[in-house]
Amino acid sequence: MGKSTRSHSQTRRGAPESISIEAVARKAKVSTATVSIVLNGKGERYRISKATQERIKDVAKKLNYEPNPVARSLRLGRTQTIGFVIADLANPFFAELATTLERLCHEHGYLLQISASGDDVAMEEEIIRNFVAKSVDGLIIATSHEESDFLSDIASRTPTVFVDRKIKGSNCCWVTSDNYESAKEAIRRLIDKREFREVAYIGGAPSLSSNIERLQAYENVLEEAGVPVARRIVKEGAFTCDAGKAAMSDIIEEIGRPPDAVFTASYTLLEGALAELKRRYGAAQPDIAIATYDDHPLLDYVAPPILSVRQDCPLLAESAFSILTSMMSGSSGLQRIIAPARIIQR
Amino acid sequence: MGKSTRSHSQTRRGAPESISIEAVARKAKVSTATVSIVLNGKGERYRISKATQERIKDVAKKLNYEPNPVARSLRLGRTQTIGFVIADLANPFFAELATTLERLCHEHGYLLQISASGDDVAMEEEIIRNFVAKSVDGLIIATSHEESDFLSDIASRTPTVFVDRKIKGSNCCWVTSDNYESAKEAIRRLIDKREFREVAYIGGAPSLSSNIERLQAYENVLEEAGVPVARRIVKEGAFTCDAGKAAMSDIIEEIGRPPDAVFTASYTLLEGALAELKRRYGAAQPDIAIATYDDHPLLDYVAPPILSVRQDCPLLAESAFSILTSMMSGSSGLQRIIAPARIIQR
DNA sequence: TTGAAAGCGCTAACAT
DNA sequence: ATGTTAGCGCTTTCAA
Repeated sequence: MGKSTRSHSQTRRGAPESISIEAVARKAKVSTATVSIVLNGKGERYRISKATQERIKDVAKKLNYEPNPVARSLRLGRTQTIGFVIADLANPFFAELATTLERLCHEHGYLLQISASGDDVAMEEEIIRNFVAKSVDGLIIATSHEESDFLSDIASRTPTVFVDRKIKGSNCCWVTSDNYESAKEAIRRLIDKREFREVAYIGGAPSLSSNIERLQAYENVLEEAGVPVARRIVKEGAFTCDAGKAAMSDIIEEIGRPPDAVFTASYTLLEGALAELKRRYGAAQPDIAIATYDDHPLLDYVAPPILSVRQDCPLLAESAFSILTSMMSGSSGLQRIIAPARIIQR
Repeated sequence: MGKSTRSHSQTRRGAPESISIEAVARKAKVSTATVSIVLNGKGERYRISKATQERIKDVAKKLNYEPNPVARSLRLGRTQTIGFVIADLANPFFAELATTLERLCHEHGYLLQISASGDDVAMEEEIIRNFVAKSVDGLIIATSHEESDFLSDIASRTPTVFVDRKIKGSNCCWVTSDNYESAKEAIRRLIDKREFREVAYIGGAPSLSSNIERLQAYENVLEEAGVPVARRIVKEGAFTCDAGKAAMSDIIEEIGRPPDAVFTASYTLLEGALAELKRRYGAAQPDIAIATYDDHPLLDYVAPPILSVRQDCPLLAESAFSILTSMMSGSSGLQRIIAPARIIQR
């Protein structure tokens, strides 16, 4: 039936020499259906003869045949891909999550597709929309997004796990560190170091659960210790380096000198705060006691010593992945995990 | 012709309520062809009447129609996606490249798909194969892969730009920092600090151009300065943290004490070297002069001061992207760019 | 100015 | 035990 007409579609580029299932079928003298069945390991179920199976596999190998994933996705409506949305690739916390997730995905035959929103809410929506349009099989979202109907909606139609933040008042699955307890312990140890005139707080986006819980820890610890919380040295903004700079700057302006002690609610904020101190005081770094959420290998060598909270990224990632896996295979229970974090005393 | 038969394909999952072009066509009372033409902005070219165009656009908007990218890819043989292959997400150098690349891709209507090989050659091949199978429109490869026919082959059939390393003896496009000159300058400044008994070198995979050039710089500077190069304190291995630890350990064993001065050929190696020093000497860090390829924000606060080479990631990324863009639009000229890097004196 | 239909490569229901 | 065929959603040629 003259399947060779090239009158249509000659405009497409495609891979130059990619062999299709049809080429295999022709060479093995069977139909494409049989090839598909055999190559997908369903040969037994369909009782394809051993001989035929061998022949097909041989031909496929000889031709170096690889099924076209795009066609497969279109037909199947799934892609063996998991989308991972983060705020910022340069944030080592996210990078570490991504590293573990990628390993897990690979082990389970998935591809991890990472996209960073650059902390831009609209961009983030676009990324997620794109992921969904491309039929990712699941979503892991670690984001600085505000509470949103959009996200709840997505989560209700595509298996989704949130990491690092909780969505208020919805029935989404999430995995986070034990922000409140770990921050509390860190701040407790910070103020135990010596007597401070004040302890400043530099936080991220006010509406994010991670910030809320870390701030709550800060307020409660100070209260317990009988230290007054001065709102003017409590700064929130965004979980970015720039916001950290601005916050530190504000605090210094506010009290007319560097604070005695400060807690930064993320690594990025710490980086910003330090940069601002350096900008203002250069080499003559003031004597500030610092504690921060998130850890970094180089903190072991930084002066002054910076106490930190090390989140258990492998555990967070594994939990998220395992929840997602169960959702993708149909479970609809509400799964939430709170992972402990470790204080690195310095 | 009873298009509504659902006898076949009822097994697929797909998105629950995704509207297809056909729904739009039906509602707008035109054919799918017309919808496609109009929505792709070819209405004028095909002289579709203004009225029809409006009607179609209205319906599409009302139905919230989004063309299915998978179907589109299958038909067109392209995906508006660029694959970015790196060794390690946790390496800030790659993360920074990725950040800029993602911005550029977004601005040009592409999606960046990042995948990390974890420094595993086989894994990397698999990733690239996967990318190609999925019809990425272009590849940017920043990898610790050895010279390989596989890569040359890929590069000859898919627009590909290598970053951070050159492929020996092939006609591939690449973008790298000026490894030789910048490393030379850094090492020069390192040995100018004071008189050293020895200056050790901790490098990455011996066959990678980045390592070769940085090592060459080391040898030449020492020679120029009349300092003998002792092979036993020149360690190569891999661009990883673990390799850095091992190398530092070897050097210490070799000379029976920590070296006076050391140059690490990447941030990851520095991290490893520092960790090993810490493991062995704890808080009583020996007085070592250190310089490293790659910079990090926290290095500003690390003691002892660590001189570094800051690669121009935005420039590298932009160059790679621009070369790739030109290749994707048909250019086949051999484009190569060497970007200057900056020394951060500390 | 628009529509019909082929076909991208694959899978699965159904027929044989 | 294997083949035929519809159809995933889209674009484009050709016809009208």
